Amino acid sequence: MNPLALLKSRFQPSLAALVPDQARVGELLEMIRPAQDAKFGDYQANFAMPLKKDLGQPPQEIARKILAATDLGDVCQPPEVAGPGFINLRLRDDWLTDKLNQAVHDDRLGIPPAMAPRTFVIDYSSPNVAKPMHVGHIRSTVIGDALCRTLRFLGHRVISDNHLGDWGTQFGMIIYGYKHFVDRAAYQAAPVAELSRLYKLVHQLVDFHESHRAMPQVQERFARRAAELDQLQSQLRTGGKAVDKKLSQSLTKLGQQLHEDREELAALQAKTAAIAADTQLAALAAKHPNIDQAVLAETAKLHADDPENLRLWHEFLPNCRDEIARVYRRLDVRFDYEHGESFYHDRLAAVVEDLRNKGLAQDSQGAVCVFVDGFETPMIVQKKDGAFLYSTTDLATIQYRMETWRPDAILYVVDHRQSEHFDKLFAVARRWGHANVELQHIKFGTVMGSDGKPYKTREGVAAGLESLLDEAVARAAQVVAENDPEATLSESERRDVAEVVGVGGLKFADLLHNRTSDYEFSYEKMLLKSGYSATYAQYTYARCASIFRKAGVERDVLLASAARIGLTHPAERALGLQLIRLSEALAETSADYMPNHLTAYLFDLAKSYSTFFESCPVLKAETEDLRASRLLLCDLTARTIRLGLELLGIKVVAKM
RNA sequence: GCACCCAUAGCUCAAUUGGAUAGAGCAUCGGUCUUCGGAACCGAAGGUUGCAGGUUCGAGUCCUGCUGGGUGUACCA
Repeated sequence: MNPLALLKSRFQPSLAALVPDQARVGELLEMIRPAQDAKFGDYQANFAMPLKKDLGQPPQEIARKILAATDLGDVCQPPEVAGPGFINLRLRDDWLTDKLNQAVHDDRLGIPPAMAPRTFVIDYSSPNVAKPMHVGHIRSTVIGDALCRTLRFLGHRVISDNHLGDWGTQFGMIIYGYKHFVDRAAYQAAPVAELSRLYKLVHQLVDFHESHRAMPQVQERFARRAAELDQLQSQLRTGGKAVDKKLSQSLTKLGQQLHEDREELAALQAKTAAIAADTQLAALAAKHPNIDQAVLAETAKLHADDPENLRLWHEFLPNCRDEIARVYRRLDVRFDYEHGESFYHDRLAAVVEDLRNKGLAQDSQGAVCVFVDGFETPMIVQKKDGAFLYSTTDLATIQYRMETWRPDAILYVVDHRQSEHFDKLFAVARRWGHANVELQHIKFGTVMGSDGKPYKTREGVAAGLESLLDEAVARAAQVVAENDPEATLSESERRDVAEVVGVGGLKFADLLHNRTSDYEFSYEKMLLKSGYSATYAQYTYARCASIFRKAGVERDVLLASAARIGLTHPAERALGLQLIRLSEALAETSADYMPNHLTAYLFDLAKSYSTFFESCPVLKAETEDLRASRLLLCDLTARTIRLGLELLGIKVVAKM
């Protein structure tokens, strides 16, 4: 039951009768919302104030008039008009009790499946299969998975599709590495490890030469800017006191740029020096001076169906996929499809051809481009050397998805830096004929370190996803051990708990932030025992489970009995209200594709339970009825938390 | 240069998309308890929402300007 939706439906006819412009009714109904403060009741309706102009009456009077025409008696206590015209609504306890008793006897906890199910394709995670997954893949994977689970639970048809990077330059690197550096014995014994070593080795060598080549340019730029700065400073001296604002601005800017150049130079030097210091690597680098071009050539041969490279690609790919599959298993993330870039390879030429035929694409500076109003640069769909780009693949992907699944919406869970690409992609796709589909870029911010820069390891590389998981679980294991000095849990139970708490903590810490913001990565915060964390919610679940163990009551027996939830204490009512609001949290989460609404809900629920737990004895309740009622509240709380966490991809344990 | 995003308590973040006195967590300080799981609970303190204007019944949210940060920007993904 969604109380908010019910209230809206009750106000709908009375508002429609009063407001001349029917188009505004929906927007006015949106102004009914949960009360900002509990002292204003449970819900508040704010539509009377904006109607002042339309109706030429005082808002308080409008509010009273609407209330008189609205049938609320069975749901709410008599409403109050307050302040400038707010309508304060408080649910009747008997109504609330009724809904709670329905929910506790329902497997779906009172949430009906969507009346108008939609078909969603959700594109998320999408790593390069040749590289180990790193911290940058957390958000896409975790947010995408949570959205899939939530929309699916709400009754929608959801197709999850992992758009793997399995056709790019990374494979050129592996192929080149295999042809020149493979250790056959190592490859036989452990292909994934050997391929990974080859990828890293080739990447290092390419990097070395590129850095080496870039250095003079950076040095030159540095010198130019230094000279410019000199000139400006002398201008400043001769110009006397009249310091132009523009001049001083460009001074500071130049100073910053010089600083950046210096840092970049230092980084390049460090990189090349590290390789030069390693005699083996230095020898290899000297032996392969044009490795970067050679890698591109191998990639091009692969795309041109060169039999040898294609054979190697077919041989390597399953190994690479096994590697990332391991991470997904640990994260408990599954995909319906994993159609990588290679899947669309043979559709690309036809896409460009079709764009041309429809007059959307044209030649420009040797490339094939689609120019779109409102964008400074065109979308390039074919390079002048004939190669296709990821724009081309993305268009082919939209076409394929539309043909195959006819979705109502396609969601791309991709970081915000690609906003412009998606704006352009969607604009082209619509003109291309895919106008009747909701195309959404579900953008998210960057995971930062405590230095305010993108999160890196101590060595300065993007932190590997598996090592992050290992660290989170290791820290969780330490907490588990500290909290179980009497060793009531077995070794294997402890390991399981640590995994659930560690991985859950990592996911929850990501999901609790508004996805559009950057956030600071912190093991301490993600494993907080109290506070806004997965652990706190999981602990609440374990406490509920513990009460049932101690009571010796089977949940099924209790539910089959005549026991009913009743609300006698303010803490019970607060908990009951929170329980009934699950549907609102799910509606918010799915409306704007923001899982942080659900994490906030679960935290509030856990908090309400703790307060209830503190002030309302369950097993020692004064009467049998009260005891049964409170046990039912515990059960509903436990199941609500379990469901909510499950929709976020997070597990619970009965003992921790 | 142009475009987009951000700036909220000491720190990390919210704010139901324009609603009442801007909320949480952490840290700090104080309190509760012969523990139905203390991985707990209750309370206090903490704010000119970067600055200056504007729009209206009402602005953290919308508009203009400024300051300070970030990101993207014709053939990488």
